[in-house]
Amino acid sequence: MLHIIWIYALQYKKIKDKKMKVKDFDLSETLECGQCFNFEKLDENEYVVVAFKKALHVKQIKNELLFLNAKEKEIENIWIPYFDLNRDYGKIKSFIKKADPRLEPIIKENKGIRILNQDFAETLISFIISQQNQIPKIKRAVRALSLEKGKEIKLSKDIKNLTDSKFYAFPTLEALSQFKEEDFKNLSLGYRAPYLFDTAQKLFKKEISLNDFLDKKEKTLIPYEDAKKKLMALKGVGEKVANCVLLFSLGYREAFPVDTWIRKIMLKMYFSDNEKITNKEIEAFGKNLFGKYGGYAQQYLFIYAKNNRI
DNA sequence: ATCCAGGCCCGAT
DNA sequence: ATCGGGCATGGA
Repeated sequence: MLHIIWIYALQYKKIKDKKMKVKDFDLSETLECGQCFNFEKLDENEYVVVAFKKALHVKQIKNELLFLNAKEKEIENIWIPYFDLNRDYGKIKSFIKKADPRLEPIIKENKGIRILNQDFAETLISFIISQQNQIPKIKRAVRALSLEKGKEIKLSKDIKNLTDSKFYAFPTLEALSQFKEEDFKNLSLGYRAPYLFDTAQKLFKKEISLNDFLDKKEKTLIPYEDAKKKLMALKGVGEKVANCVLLFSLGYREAFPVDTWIRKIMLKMYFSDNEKITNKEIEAFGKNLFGKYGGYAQQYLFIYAKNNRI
């Protein structure tokens, strides 16, 4: 009982009046760094974020994060974990800088990025869509899937700059399973349609689920390599997509996804632009250099390379 | 017009 | 195990 009161007091202090002091966090940098796709920008550092069946109106003013339409319980149970706000990023950054001091200015440009903890099914589907695709188009596709078969979420109409007061949650597994291959094709998803259909069916039948990655006895995640193999058994999921799902939804922060941008900057920084180096070698190098913090390092490098068109 | 995007599959070595 | 061709679509 005492324990419960103590926990409650801690959290109450942290999120008084649905506001929260934040450090090593920037809302815009975190949302706009290519790890999530279902959100709408309203203003400078003000967004509607759709995740876990909710639409959050959220705004950051300096070091204060304002949850404008969420109940306290949702903030505690959904949004603080979602934004990864219970983690010390100071420690992470100093580890990365020690591994290679050249990362210092790179981290500085996006020092407010946090790695989100997203829904497994949504992340898996989103990153199958992401292959050989562009971020604005991925966002459109995810929004289209949600509009088609997701549950409507109403927002207050008097929110400034809101284009539509209706948002749509990402479809449930059952709703997702109703998409036919043709439906995916009609959403301009091209050759990914059969991959998406296959994975949607497997998700609905629980042939793959979050549960498969939990070691219940140990109350921990199964080993990284085993988890990756499970994901790569799915059609349309290779090394890169698997790593993104591991990193952005399952909590494997050592994952080091290698896409075209990471390839470009890693070749430049560590391989003298030798085009013969394979993505697998780059991944192994990144994992070795940055270890359990590989995913964070990768994300700073990714957005730096993309924004500066390396 | 040609190249490229948060790549992967599949058949040939 | 590794390599190269093919693949849908739309933005730059």
